[in-house]
Amino acid sequence: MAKSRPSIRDVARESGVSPTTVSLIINQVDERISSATRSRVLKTIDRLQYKPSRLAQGLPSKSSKTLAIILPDLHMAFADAYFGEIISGIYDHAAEQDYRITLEVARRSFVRSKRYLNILDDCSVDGLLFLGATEEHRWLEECSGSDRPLIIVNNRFPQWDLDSILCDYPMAARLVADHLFAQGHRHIGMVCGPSAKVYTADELTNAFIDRLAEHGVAIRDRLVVDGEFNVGPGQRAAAQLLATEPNLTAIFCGNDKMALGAYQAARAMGRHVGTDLSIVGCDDLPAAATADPPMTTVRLNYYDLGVAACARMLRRLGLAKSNGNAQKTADAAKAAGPSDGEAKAPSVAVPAKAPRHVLPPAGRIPVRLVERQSVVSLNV
Amino acid sequence: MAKSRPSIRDVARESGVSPTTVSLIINQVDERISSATRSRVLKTIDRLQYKPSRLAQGLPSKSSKTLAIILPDLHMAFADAYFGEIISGIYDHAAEQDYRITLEVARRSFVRSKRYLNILDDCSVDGLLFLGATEEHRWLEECSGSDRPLIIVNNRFPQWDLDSILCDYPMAARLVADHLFAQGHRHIGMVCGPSAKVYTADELTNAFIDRLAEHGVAIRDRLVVDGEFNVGPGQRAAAQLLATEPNLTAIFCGNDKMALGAYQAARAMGRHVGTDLSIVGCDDLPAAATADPPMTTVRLNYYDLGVAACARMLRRLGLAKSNGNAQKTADAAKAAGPSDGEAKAPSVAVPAKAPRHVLPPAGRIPVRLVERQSVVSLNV
DNA sequence: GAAATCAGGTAAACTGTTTTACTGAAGGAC
DNA sequence: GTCCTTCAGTAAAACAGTTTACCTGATTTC
Repeated sequence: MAKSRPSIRDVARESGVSPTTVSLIINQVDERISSATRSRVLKTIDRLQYKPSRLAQGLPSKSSKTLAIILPDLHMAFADAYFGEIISGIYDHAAEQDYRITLEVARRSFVRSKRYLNILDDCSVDGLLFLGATEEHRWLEECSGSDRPLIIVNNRFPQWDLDSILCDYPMAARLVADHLFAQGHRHIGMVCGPSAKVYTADELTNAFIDRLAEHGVAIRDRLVVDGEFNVGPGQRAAAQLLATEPNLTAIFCGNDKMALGAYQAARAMGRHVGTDLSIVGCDDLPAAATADPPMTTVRLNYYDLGVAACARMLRRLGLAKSNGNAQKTADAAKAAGPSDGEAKAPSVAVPAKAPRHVLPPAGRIPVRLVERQSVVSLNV
Repeated sequence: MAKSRPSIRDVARESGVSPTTVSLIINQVDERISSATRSRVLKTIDRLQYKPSRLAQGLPSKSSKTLAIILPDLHMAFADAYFGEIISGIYDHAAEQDYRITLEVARRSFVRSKRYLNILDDCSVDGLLFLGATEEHRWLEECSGSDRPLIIVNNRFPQWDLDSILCDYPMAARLVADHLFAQGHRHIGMVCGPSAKVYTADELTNAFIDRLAEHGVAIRDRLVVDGEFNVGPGQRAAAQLLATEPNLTAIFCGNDKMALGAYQAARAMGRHVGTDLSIVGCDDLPAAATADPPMTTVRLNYYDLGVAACARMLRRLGLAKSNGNAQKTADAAKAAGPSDGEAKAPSVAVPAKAPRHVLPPAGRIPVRLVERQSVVSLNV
């Protein structure tokens, strides 16, 4: 008869102290515990292999220390490098702060059962991070304006009041516009993402047009064609562009997939990318580096986006909790500061005390231009 | 001052019953509750928007109703179609049984902190599903022979005593062998997965050789070359095969990626796949259908693998719990059977009563040959 | 008519933590 | 010698459910 997991009372009894004392030690609120007692208790914890129950720990605070990642119901959403990178970033940062990650898929049953509300209400989860949200996700409206812990990752909905975090698309557009202009290009087209549907796609398009205008280069309407963020449509968009405007020297594509499509279109029409036609992508997927010729593109750091999204959520949750005890926390930090040279608790996980993360101020993840060989210089 | 979430006691008070009654109704142990009382309580639950706290529910049973998916620490493990499909299957089946999924990555810190044990011990998680396990994951040895709820998905370690679930690789090999033989091929080579490292890769190779031998076709050692499960090495392996054995008419590749490499090798050597050389893959990735020519391959249903793995875990957990009350469960089912025409509980999630899933008996997920255009018929 | 059964329900104990408010003892000031 | 701090720690009440054992009144059974 294997006895079941030890409880905090077992540890207390074996150490000759009260459960309160053990709890204080575990939670590092140990200004009041003598180091003799502390080390005795820690030894017992180690000996009994005691691990505090997450369920019981969460019960008083009503917190499961878990964040949900919501993915759209695309076939094989997991099998996408874009989501993959963001998830990695979220996971890593969450793990560092002793949070766990659960997965949700925004499919019909998810919406019908209002699971996005229920998992918060039933304490399954402390916060929601929504990846790949579009305005077709009408249920977001229900969360608009409320203070539910929800963050939209890499999109924004002007019509709803929701917290979002985005890559710096305007900067991406400016980098590309400046680069193409500096290389001497004056006849430039663009294959854009789904216009009037994805906020960031429009942001990129508008910033690109505006920046070129600042350089005195005008982009007329018919030089911007929708490529729907995908290879096939991107190819058709680029083909149309090259057919109607044969004197185009460069095309900026709103993402790498469409740029790959543009490569195909160019090849089919006898143009040589990197020689007599310049193409710039946006994303820097692995495929961009292995394309022929290697693609000049903008690196959007999706891993960092995930980290930042998670950090922001954790900060929100931290603030929500410390309504009345902000002062106390400050005091505790001050008090714990000098006497900090103590041994750390061994087998019991102790989270880093304060997040201390430097967040990008306006919530924009920085981008940078990656110059490879798909852009020709027309200078001299 | 917004009052916090309602508790079971609030529901009880407002309905004029005891908390016990509410609990019995929520958990469908309601043979003893009159339908008048039941509907009154359900109405109150609806009105108060009551959702039982998962933390509190799990506390007595020490179950979080959560399964962890462990992924190997490959860069971008999430961004892989293989893992993606399995995860989808696991997620769907878990959701159906009201279980949640959390993600873990088997990186250094995961192993060093023995997180694979801790998340079980601290009740974060009820079971572990390990995807992409290799024998480099030495920590698995620690779980060997124990009755910890761990399932290895799509691999097996003869040296350790661990529960695994696998696709039917021997059958896959037989299907390909039979198909190639039936199409008249007698000079056949193979690009295999990492030999002596991945159990299933060897299983496939051996079954393929054995089956061809049954047809009287011998495959000598130098006709089997290791392609390391990847495009580049697969290409080199196929090139070597074609160079040393020019009269080969068909090559079976242990996965689709290597088959794609073989396509490239064939092209580079002036052979035409589907015309004067036959290539068969294994996986049926999306890329197989869009290859040129479309690839004949074996469909390994990774989604179903995920479903089956999850179902098996849930069954194990169910058995573990029902040590003494198997009889009771049977009685309850019998009793609830006739009186089942009642209205269902509305806002409170009620899991399907019995799994009733037909599991593949020996734990092998069925496979099937997908004939496309990369195999030539040499008959007549 | 007494005993047994049953339907419908409840009180109280239990799960394992955190947290608040208190206590006893030792040391210092007067 | 008494009073006031401070130190080190504790008792008990949350937190929100589940579960076991019991109760009451009505119907059956003999």
